[in-house]
Amino acid sequence: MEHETESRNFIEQIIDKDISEGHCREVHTRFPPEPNGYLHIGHAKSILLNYGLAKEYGGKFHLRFDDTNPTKEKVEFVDSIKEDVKWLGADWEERLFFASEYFDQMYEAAVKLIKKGKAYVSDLTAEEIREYRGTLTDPGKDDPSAGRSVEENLRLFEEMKEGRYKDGEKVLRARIDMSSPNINMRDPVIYRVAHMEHHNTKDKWCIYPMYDFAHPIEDAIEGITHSICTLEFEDHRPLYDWVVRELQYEYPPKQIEFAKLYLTNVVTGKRYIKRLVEEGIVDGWDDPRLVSIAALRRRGFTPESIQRFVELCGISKSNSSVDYAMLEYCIREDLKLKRARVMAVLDPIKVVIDNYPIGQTEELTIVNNMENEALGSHTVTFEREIYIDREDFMEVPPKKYFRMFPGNEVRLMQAYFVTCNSFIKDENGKVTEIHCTYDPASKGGNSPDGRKVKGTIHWVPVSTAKKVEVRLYENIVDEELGVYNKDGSLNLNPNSLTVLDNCYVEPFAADAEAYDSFQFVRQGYFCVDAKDSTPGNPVFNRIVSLKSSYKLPDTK
RNA sequence: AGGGCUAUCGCCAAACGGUAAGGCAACGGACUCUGACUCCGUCAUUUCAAGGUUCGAAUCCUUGUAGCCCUGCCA
Repeated sequence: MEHETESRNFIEQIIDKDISEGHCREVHTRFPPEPNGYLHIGHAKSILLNYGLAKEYGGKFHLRFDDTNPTKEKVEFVDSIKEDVKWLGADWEERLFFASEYFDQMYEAAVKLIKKGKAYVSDLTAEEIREYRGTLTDPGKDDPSAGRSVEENLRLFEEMKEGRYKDGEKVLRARIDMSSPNINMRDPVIYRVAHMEHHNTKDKWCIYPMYDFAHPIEDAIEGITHSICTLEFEDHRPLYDWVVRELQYEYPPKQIEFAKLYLTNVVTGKRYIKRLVEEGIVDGWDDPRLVSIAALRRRGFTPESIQRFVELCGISKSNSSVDYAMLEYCIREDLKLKRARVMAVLDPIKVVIDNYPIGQTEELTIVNNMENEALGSHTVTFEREIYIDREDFMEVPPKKYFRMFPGNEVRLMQAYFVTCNSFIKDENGKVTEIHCTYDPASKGGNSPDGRKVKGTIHWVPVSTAKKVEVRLYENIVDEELGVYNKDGSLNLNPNSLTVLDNCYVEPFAADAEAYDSFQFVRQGYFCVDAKDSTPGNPVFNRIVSLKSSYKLPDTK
């Protein structure tokens, strides 16, 4: 498992420096989701980065729900987030926190700022605050309430807390600099009134702290040393530092920003996924066409494959979009030696083995994974009639086609050598049946005379193969067909799901145990849809494209 | 336009003044009981551009250019 990456990413370099210069003694990190949606592959990067850093430096990793805005949060999401973080392998042990547990301390912190003259209660409406804030190019104007005395501010803030004001009637603002070129520093609102039940603190509070004020406090309380977040918070860092400084924490946490993970051709972004789910475009947060953690899990991705993916993507500050092929590579790589592989036929043609006695059957031993015999074997019944894939037969083979065609001998995987003698076509010219003879001496897939065949193909017995539905998923969005246009209108790729309903797999694949794992079918990987599959009616999801690299020669 | 950030192969990404790592993808070829896997080979005389400093620059300096983020009582 060693990777020859000796270089350290920029965050590790910052931490190394902090340690060597004595700015911190230990390294503690956190993953701070707001419980307002499901986690997706982008969050996995943050989770694994934070967890990995804590582990690497012998510190602690915290899972903290940033639940400072009751209008958007639901318990449903805290449960799913916990499940996903745990599944990814980031163990917070007993360190599960909620920002709402610190509301008392945040309130005291706000009082402290007021006493220092660094915060004041404002009477301005939201619109007025916006007007007073100025624009990107013009400085803001002082809030008319800015001149209030400490005593008055203290009284007003307490009244806010007591519920004497309606939502939006008053806010607490930090007194910083209304003419700062950084808009976040123009006396940001740090507490607002919201008469609403909080999922955790119920109706104890009717005022709630804003992110910019709450987050540094949460970090400081928990002893987080490095507060890692995404690039869009860079402009907030001066405010983060201001809060930490004004509150005089002994060991101030430090914010470090890194670039989010984007994948090519998929919808990331909670907002969009949320909309797809709400509008019923997909069948839930775990719809396999999405890249939510739940969807990836349902498709059969392993935690290891995602860990590896995140590791391969690297950490930097430049916005980038990782090729989806990299994710596919990681799951192929991880499962290659880990899972049983089964035979499947997606588009069947019946093959009759003329010299195999009618009524005879035999049990053939099939090795589950020929690259890893430790995975054992199973048996499949061999009989006179089998199915092979339409793609594995050609009436007139082009050059270098090694699979079945009239007169050619091929191997039925782990079974027998067969030679095609003839075939039957229907009135449309479609091949409906192929006739072969088999070589009884080649049982198991090798001929005692050392004869070689170039092609090896999948097969399933007609009488015992399980019929399955195979769903071919495409990512729900692609380059030309963005799900949502700039104006917000919907533009869905209608072909994002193709159902193949006449597919067969060997009976082994229908065992419940096998369903939990990936099936390596032909050149692609399949896995069952753990949600929809029921015994007897299994559903397979394709997770990567079939890599059928045989191409017809150019006819020039 | 004011501020912040970023620009290195089709896609990620190292390199921290000493002469452009690695991975994915792609393309050759070998091997093969899955046209998979594996294996071997090819793939940036050049780092957004133009100048400058240096024996030496992706790295330092100038001046441009492009992209992303910021005007929520969201996080």
